[in-house]
Amino acid sequence: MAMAESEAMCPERLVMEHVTSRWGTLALIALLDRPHRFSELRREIGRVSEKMLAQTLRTLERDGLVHRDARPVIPPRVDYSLTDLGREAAEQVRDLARWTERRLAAVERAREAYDATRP
Amino acid sequence: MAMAESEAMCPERLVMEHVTSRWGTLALIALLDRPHRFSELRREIGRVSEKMLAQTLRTLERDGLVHRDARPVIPPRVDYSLTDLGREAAEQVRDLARWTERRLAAVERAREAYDATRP
DNA sequence: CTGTATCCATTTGGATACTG
DNA sequence: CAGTATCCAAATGGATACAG
Repeated sequence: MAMAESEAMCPERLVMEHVTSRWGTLALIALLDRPHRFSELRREIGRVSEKMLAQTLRTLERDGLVHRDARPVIPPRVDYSLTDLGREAAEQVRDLARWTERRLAAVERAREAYDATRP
Repeated sequence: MAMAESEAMCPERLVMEHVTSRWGTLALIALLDRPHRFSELRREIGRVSEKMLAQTLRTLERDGLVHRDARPVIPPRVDYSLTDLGREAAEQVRDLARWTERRLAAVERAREAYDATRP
């Protein structure tokens, strides 16, 4: 996630970066399918550290895109789901992901052509 | 741009990251309007270093999303424009950007509510 | 199980100087 | 003008250990 947030950045660009961040996109797409527990998301996304997933989910929750439901049981159980706002964002992200899937072959051809003309 | 590309990453996730990268999104949206010269893009995007803009444009060109037209004149003149493939991607990115614009107020309310319940 | 804290490697990205 | 090269600071992000 481009989570720098340091300083003077246009606020809407910030939302955009949360939504389009590496783990943000994958979390939103996974949650579009159904709610997930923390560990389910980790498995489904694959190769994401606990730290980054927690950080990503907190940011998305703060932006009002993800709802966090922590149940006071032992062992702890936390379910994540999309809010209405989050669903709108997730659908667009999923569409973009589907586009890259559809056009992947064309991109790979372009890369080969590009590389062929260079050292 | 999450331009790491280091290693074993699913190739379609890679395309996605180029398209959704910080400078990638802004370049695509600017080019959707009309072709731009390098320095025009720099001004329009704002606060992007020459290095990052050049890197971003090269990546998008390699992926077949951006067309680079370098004219052999002095002083050098290079025009960047979208390919058909790039236009498809750019339109989706622009839609997502418009969404964040429309929903910015809702996100900011969510943030305030979130922050209000915390130290 | 769901996190947080710490440490550390890698990556990003800006500033500057320079070239064709 | 349109970059490339270099250097360096800052941010990202993984591994590990630990806590509630």
